[in-house]
Amino acid sequence: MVRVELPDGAIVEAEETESPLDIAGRLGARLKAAVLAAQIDGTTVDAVRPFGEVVAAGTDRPVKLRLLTDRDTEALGVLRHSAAHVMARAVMRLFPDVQLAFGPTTASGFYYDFDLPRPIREEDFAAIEAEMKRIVDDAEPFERFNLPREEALSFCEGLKQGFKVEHIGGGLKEHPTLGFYRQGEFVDLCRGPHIPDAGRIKAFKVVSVAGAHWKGDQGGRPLQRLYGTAFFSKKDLDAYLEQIEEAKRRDHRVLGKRMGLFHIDPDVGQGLVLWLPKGAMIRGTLEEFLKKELIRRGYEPVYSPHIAKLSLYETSGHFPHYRESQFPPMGDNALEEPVKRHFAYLEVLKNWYSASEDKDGVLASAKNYDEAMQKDIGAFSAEGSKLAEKVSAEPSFEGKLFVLRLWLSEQDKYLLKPMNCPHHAMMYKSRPRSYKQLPLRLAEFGTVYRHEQSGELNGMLRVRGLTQDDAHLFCTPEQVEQEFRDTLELTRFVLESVGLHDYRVQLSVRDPGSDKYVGSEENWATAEAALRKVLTESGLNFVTAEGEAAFYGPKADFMVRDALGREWQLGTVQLDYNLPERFGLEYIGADNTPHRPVMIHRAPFGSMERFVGMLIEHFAGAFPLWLAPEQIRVLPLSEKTNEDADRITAKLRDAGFRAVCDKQDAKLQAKIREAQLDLIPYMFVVGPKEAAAGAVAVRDRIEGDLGAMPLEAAIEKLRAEVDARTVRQVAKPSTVAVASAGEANEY
RNA sequence: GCUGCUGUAGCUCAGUCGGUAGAGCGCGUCCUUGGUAAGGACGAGGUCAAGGGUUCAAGUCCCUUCAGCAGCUCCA
Repeated sequence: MVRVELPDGAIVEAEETESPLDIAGRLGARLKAAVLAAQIDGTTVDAVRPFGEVVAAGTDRPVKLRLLTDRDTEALGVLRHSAAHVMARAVMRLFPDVQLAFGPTTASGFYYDFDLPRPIREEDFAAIEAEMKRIVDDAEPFERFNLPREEALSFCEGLKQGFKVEHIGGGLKEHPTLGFYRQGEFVDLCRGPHIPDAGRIKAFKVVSVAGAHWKGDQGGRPLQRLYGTAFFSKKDLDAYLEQIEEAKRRDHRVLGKRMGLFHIDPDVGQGLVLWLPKGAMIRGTLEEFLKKELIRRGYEPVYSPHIAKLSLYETSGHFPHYRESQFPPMGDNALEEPVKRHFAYLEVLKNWYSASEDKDGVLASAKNYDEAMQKDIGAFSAEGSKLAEKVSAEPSFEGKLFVLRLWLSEQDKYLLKPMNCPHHAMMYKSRPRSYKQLPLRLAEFGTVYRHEQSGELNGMLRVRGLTQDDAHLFCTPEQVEQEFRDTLELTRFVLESVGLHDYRVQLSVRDPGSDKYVGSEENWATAEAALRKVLTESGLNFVTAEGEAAFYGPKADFMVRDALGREWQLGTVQLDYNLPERFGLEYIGADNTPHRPVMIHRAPFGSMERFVGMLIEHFAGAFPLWLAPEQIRVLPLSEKTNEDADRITAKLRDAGFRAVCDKQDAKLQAKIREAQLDLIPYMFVVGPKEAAAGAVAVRDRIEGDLGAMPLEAAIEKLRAEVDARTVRQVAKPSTVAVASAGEANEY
């Protein structure tokens, strides 16, 4: 007997052989039909799993039971995982020689990785879905059984499922017994849980196919990953598909092109953004806004060049560490190779000469050496022949070495800057610093270049030249807490100013077991405590991620949710104990001895490219007045009022507005339609009546015709809206985001 | 970078079996001079991503390159 406590507190008794589904049956036939899975003491299990298999023998306290139906998001994950099995079964029926890899659930559905001889194409989806429908209609149950590992191994070998065999021997080698699920002819190694039978899947769809690798390893066997999704109802599925359509309509690449915001041209380079006038206006407005705010908060704007000597980034550690994702250094001279070789050889000769008794013999060798060098360096290029001549002209080894060393020292290589911090560190270092001058806050919209893998590039969201709204705060360890607090406050202010209110913070701290971190134990402890304290005090929603800290310090990332419910990682605040060390930064403390400052990197927008890209999608292109590249379109009723409209446009520009006069030969309706489609916040119609009265007929993009008002009144109205940075409307998606599923089922 | 898919006018797309390139929107000119989401007529616009191959003949079939998309892997 097992005692089972229901959510309402009632206790019922069940046999060990009975299952949650049996309990549901006792409570009512409708409930039984609705049950998809169960939770016993918080663990999600098959609804048909007997209590005896789940509850430890001899348990006499009542176990808590929740019956999961389509009202519980946990059940959605179970449903989807079962749908993944159904899809795999369908694929195995349709394609011979399918090898199954993993088939877990994801936030919005599921996938299954297959190894099969021919590629699955989108044209195949209909057939796969039809086969899935047959399986669902048959409504066969999912039956669980366990096998001891040896039997499980031979069982999978019998099924010719090599990946499963490998997985049992690898990732699951600690498991003494292994779970399987059978559904008709289909059997899969799986820990479950599953829904009672396939008939419970009311809505599903094969979504896309893509490449993947066994165990996510680039070198691993290539697989085909078939994505699908499943929902409790057709309605939920349709809502989900509609949301995907909405996201497509909002795609910043589409809107950016249509609205003339930016352009990326293969002749310029992949991932290099051309900011067209309208996009540049949005970015410029944001930059101006932020810069003003920064100055108010004691930051000092600086500028630094786009390139610097390679050695700067060798000092900072960026070049050696991220070499693969940087543009190659400039000024690579192929002559360097032979010069270095000869330099090393000459040093040997020199040492030999000074140590040797037979000085003449060494000198004889040196003669041969000159010949060899002429062949090697002299014949290399015009530059090489000049250099070789100079080297030959030097009689002593010291002299030759000097000439080569001088040449080598002149071979400066330069790198497009991958980070702004080394430049700012050098600014810090440009003069002695006292604790009295700290914190020093250097701010720059600094463009950095990173050679991201071609497959990663994505419109403005992932680019190869990006402009960080960067700043570096150099402060004493005691000041870290206050600086972090101020930075949080600033980031908050900035996000709220563009109408982003839904965000959370991820605090990334050390993995206490790892030794990959730089900086003293004490510094880390203080820093993490300070960050956590400030975050707690701030009342912000934050989670701590252990082991996610950078090797040089803890960080706090801002995760922002947009109008479609998608989460974006934007701003970041990072503490750094490493760079001050590497650059030997110091300040003189009150005790008149040198100390090492702490550096804080922070970027509330992240990068201008990514931030503006996100904003385009968030607003669906309909920017609030203060950000709109074109704020007002002045519409003369006919050519007769063109001049009046011009005058009004000029006045609006004088008043600081971005206004354009539409003098096309078209009817008012057509001009209005065009302005509406261009998402212009306000239209000022100027006809003979308005011209005579010094007025404009204001049309609001959102509200429509507001009637005529004196130009001054209209200006005041709009100015108030700009000054308050009012966000009047965030284009809402037509549907609400559908709940995401729970944990992934990995096998 | 890897796997798969795609590339036709400024944009969105059609183009059958390999046989001289099409539409809508946009653009230009003219007519029209208008009151809150499309007035009309005419016209210009193409090395079918680039290069190579097969063929009497290639937008169409094959190969290579480039670019884009989706996913994987990466992200200071």
